[in-house]
Amino acid sequence: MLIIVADCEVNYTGRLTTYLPRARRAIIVKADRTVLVMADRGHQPLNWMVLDKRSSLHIEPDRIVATKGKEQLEIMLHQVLARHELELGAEPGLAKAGEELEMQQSLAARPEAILPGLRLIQREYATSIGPIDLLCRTLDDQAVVVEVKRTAAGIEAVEQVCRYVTVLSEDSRFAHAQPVLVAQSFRPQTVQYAQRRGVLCVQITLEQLRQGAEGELRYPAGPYCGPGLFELG
Amino acid sequence: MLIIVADCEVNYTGRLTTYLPRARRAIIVKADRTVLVMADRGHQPLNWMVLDKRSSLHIEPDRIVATKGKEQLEIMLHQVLARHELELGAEPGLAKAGEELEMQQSLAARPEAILPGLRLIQREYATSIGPIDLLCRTLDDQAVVVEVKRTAAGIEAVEQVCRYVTVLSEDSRFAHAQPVLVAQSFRPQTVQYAQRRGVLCVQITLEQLRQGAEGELRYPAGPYCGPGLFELG
DNA sequence: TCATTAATGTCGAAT
DNA sequence: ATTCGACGTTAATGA
Repeated sequence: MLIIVADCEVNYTGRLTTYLPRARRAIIVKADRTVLVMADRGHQPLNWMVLDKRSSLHIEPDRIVATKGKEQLEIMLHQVLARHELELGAEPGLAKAGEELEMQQSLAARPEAILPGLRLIQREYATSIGPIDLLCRTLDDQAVVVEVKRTAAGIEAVEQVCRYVTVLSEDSRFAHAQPVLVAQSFRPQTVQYAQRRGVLCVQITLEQLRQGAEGELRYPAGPYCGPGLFELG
Repeated sequence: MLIIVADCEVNYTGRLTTYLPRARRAIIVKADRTVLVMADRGHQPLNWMVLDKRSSLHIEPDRIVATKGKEQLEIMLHQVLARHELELGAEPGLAKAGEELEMQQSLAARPEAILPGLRLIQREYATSIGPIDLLCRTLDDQAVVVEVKRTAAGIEAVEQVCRYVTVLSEDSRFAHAQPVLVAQSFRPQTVQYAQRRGVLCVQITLEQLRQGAEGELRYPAGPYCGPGLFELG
């Protein structure tokens, strides 16, 4: 990893065109030739480029130029204030727990946590517009389409699960499926919109799932209102 | 900006739980107290925390702890190999060109690039659910709702433009509007779904727009099937 | 390689 | 404070 602090000017052309006027910034060139231009605030770099094998990187005393296909990042180093090169070695990698996958797997193992008597038909059931998180059936054999969101579910999630219901309606085995949205929390507008569309909202946190608790029905099921009806009140 | 290179171990708990085993990494603490833990590859930090006023940050010789609400980032510094503190000063900011705004403005100036004879009624036409990029009319006075996407348009874009048509239907002047999606490219599923919803997909690149060329109609206009209704088969 | 979806997405603007 | 949509989104996964 090469760390340069410099008074610099940056041009990027590629997916768009940007210009960064002359100022002092930190520039990082990583072992995999990733280049970052960082300001003193925020998460995101001002400019960057992640290079692959076909890309080129030239580091000169007063200039750094990275090229990747039609994209180019040019850093003009007007004055270098510091320069440190160091070896970081291997990265063991980040271990994560609590992602959507964990929720989905936990729910697949205990679908009755979503609705009493619910049983799983298939996880990641493939459709022409993408996989359904959980395809299930109720006690009385009604098909249920479950979309799982780890974080607070938004309106898009409602639309996503409705799309699946519509596509499923082509298959007589799964016609008139009930859409269900499971999330750790819901935005108010999401619940409202789900209500209009007849989408069931079930709130269950990862902790509850781990403890084996059942989800709380946030909104009672109304009739499914068809694929896309959107009436304003 | 404080840059520390250290043999470290990191724990994050909050939106999820992560653990980063002991290894050598670069740690950056910015002027706004943003903390980044960086590996020697890729664009994204391994761990990070962007703090606000209510958050706390403690920097000790062998430990950095950032707390923000229920989130906590703890960096254990087993061995500090380098430590540099420096002033970067003010950031003039990044100037950008070629974003969605440019496409929208170019299309507003030449709506006939979307469809022959199309004329603009209003750009950013306000509705209760957000502004319509371009509200237009055809030669025979049919209202047209245009949603512009700079990048490859996804299924959400289809739904977005359909929502606008539905809301517009309350206004007799713009009832039965034709939804149109303009983008530099379309994902295959998007075209398929747009077809079902009666949404016209028009592909125009920024380069074409700059050159004044007309858009290529990617998908022939079918009848708009109502807000969400679409027929299968 | 391409297409699709999740993400501690981040970020900024408008309500 | 919350919602919403854009982003050079990035990154990972499956076909």
